[in-house]
Amino acid sequence: MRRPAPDRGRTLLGPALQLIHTGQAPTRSALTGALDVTRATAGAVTGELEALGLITVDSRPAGGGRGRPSHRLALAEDGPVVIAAQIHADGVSVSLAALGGQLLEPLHLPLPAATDPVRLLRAVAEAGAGLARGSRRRCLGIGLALPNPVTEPDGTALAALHFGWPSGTPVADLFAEEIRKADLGPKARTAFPSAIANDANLAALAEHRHGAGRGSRHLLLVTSGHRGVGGALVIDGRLHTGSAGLALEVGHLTVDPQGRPCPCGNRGCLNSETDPDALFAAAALTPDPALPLFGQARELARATDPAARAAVDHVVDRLGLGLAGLANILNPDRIVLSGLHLDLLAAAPERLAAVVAERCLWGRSGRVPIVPAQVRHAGLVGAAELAWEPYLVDPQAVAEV
Amino acid sequence: MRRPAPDRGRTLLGPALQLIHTGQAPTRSALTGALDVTRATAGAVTGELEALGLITVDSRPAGGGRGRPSHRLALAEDGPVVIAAQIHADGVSVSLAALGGQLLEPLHLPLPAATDPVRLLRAVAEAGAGLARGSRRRCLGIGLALPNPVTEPDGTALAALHFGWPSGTPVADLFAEEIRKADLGPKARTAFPSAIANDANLAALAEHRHGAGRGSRHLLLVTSGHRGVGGALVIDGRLHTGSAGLALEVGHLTVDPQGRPCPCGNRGCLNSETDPDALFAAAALTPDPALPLFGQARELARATDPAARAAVDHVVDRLGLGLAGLANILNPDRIVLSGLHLDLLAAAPERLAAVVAERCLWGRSGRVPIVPAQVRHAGLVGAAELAWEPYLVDPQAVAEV
DNA sequence: CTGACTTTGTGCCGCTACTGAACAAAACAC
DNA sequence: GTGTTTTGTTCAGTAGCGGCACAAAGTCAG
Repeated sequence: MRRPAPDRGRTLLGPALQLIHTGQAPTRSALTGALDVTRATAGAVTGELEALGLITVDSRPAGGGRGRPSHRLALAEDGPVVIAAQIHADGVSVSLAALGGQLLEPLHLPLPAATDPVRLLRAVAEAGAGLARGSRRRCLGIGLALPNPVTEPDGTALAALHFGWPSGTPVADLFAEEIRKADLGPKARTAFPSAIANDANLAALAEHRHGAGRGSRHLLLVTSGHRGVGGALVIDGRLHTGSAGLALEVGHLTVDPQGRPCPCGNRGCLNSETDPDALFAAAALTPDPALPLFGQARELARATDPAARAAVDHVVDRLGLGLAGLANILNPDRIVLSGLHLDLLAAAPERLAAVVAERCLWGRSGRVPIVPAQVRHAGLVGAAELAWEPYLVDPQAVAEV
Repeated sequence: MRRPAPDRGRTLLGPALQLIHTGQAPTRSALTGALDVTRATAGAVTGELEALGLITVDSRPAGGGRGRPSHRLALAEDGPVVIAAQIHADGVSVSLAALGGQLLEPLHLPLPAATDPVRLLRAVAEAGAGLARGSRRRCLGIGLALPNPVTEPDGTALAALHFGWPSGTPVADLFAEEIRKADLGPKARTAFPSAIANDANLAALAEHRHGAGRGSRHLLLVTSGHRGVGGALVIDGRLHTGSAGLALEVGHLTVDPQGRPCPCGNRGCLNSETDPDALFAAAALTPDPALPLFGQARELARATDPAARAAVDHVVDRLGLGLAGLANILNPDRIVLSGLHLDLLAAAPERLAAVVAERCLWGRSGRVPIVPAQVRHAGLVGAAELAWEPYLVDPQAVAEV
């Protein structure tokens, strides 16, 4: 009994909703087992979630084994939604999102002409508000994924490379203010909560709940995109972002003492050795400056000609050293690769696994499976998770206002 | 209500005992505030802990401010004890330990002639049992610190360099068996629990609860000793040992691309750049093979002649690079240095801080204080914490059998 | 010294979220 | 049809905590 406090409600409500949300409890009896409670409790909990309009209990047979079939638990088709948003180098993505990790209607907008913090955040808020007004479902909050580190708990953004935002911009506060001013329609909560976080962290959360990280207890995600290499760690279902939100800045791990110079001052950082530029450099090619670099690099990683394969092998070896270094420090039980690293994994899975295994201390005990990311629009899905978070902790919050 | 389960007892009992144990709740009213409960609850909890014989409530005035003075909470003078033990390169240490992090009578024994797992563990078990028999206080368990990585949750030891134990030796099981066979005297529990863990991890736990890590939420400990460089991480008061207990193997982080070769195959690993040998190499000296290397290195770190200072600076620079790399990945709010690294910190604190700050990404937001370890016999104190752990989670367990 | 004030400890009641047992319901096996 | 197995529900019972009222033990002002 961890401070139940009369205003808190049933403690099992949150864990139960999370299990249904992540598809781990498709039936009432599965929920009973997963929560390790009596059937009576599971019944009370599902009844309450149904009363909150979050789930539906289907009494039709679920088929299968002996005994009375268990009722299927489904997320309510007309339940509440949240707004998920993401700012990236190419533009802004927004979508409504229901429980279950599904994006209802992902929308991709170009960047507005002015990308100063207030105007860009206003554009995000207004795009999200438009979706909320256009839906007949109740809207409960908004989550925003940003392409830069976000400090905790104050929510300032550091080093927004693409937009020239000053380091320390109080994005959380600015965004909350723009949300407050936006017209969210009659279906929205009066005190409309907003939250921001880093996109790599949110992608890891999305993979853990709905993708390649399901069931993992120590999940490491490493991604390579426009902004360089990013990492994120999910421990026991919760993001580990360090003491100030700045953990898993893995881009400057040394992976090649004789490598290319990095702006950080060192040589051979994971960033400068495994990003799109590094792949082109390894292939002795120059990308077409008229086309997006990232897409060209992904194509190059998938190419089958010997020169491309050799370049992939070269970069994969360095990626492997970086992953082994991280595995020795963090000892994850799974590594999920995303972005360009996903293509590198697809192009040379055995080679990557071999390099990591060779450098992993403690041999078999330290070995870790490396798998490709599965979630489309993981940043957006993660932003939705962020917006859902308060309700996954305490589902009774959906009934307030 | 997180599964109170009638057999579990009061949920606040554990947190309350832990606060008293770590000195964070010297009075009843401090406990009320720290637990964020009503006075009535705090009263019931302290009453129950007193009934269990773990604490005493002193009704004498505590002096100070206005109002009725609060009762002082003290750990019972005749309360139960645990056995703490540690195996290191030089021998075996054992002690009885009460709550509060105090070792009652630390005893250091030389290594027995035969250091195969069973015989060494038997020697530890018998030394501990002797202390238990010699005390009039009830003995509740034993914790053992080992100088090698320990896998979780099965408790096997990997790569016991000094003793040639085969990797994968099931130390937890073997030790439990030796404890079962030892004569613990009439005061011991019938089912006498034993636990093992890695010494660096236990030292970090000790520093967090009773030393330089108090109050830290993300504590990184880095130590350099006979066995090379070790690390440990304590997050929110709990050890983070990764998915298999092998996290924080930080010895092979690259800190000098042009550095000395390391047995791992790379050059310039944190291990080979900041261990005792590295300090002597930087000073262009050779240690006296007749004397213990570690002590000579500590002396060299404290020497004031220019050659020694230059060697210290050289090694400190590399240690700083390693700490910065770890800080960028883990984002701790405090770094505690122990072993030879403590002496390096003492010799050049500003230089170390400057190197770390320079390489820490995100400038001020990422900066982290680096402090020296404070706990004497931290491995033993940590082993005591390990033995106390079940009772700090559920103090009612002391009443069972 | 006296009384007001402040803070702390305690007894009592009630609430809430669970457990456990008994029973009913819905499938399959024969 | 009758057993068997598994699931959902109903109904007490209970442990742990909050809230309140009151008593206790000190300080402070006069």
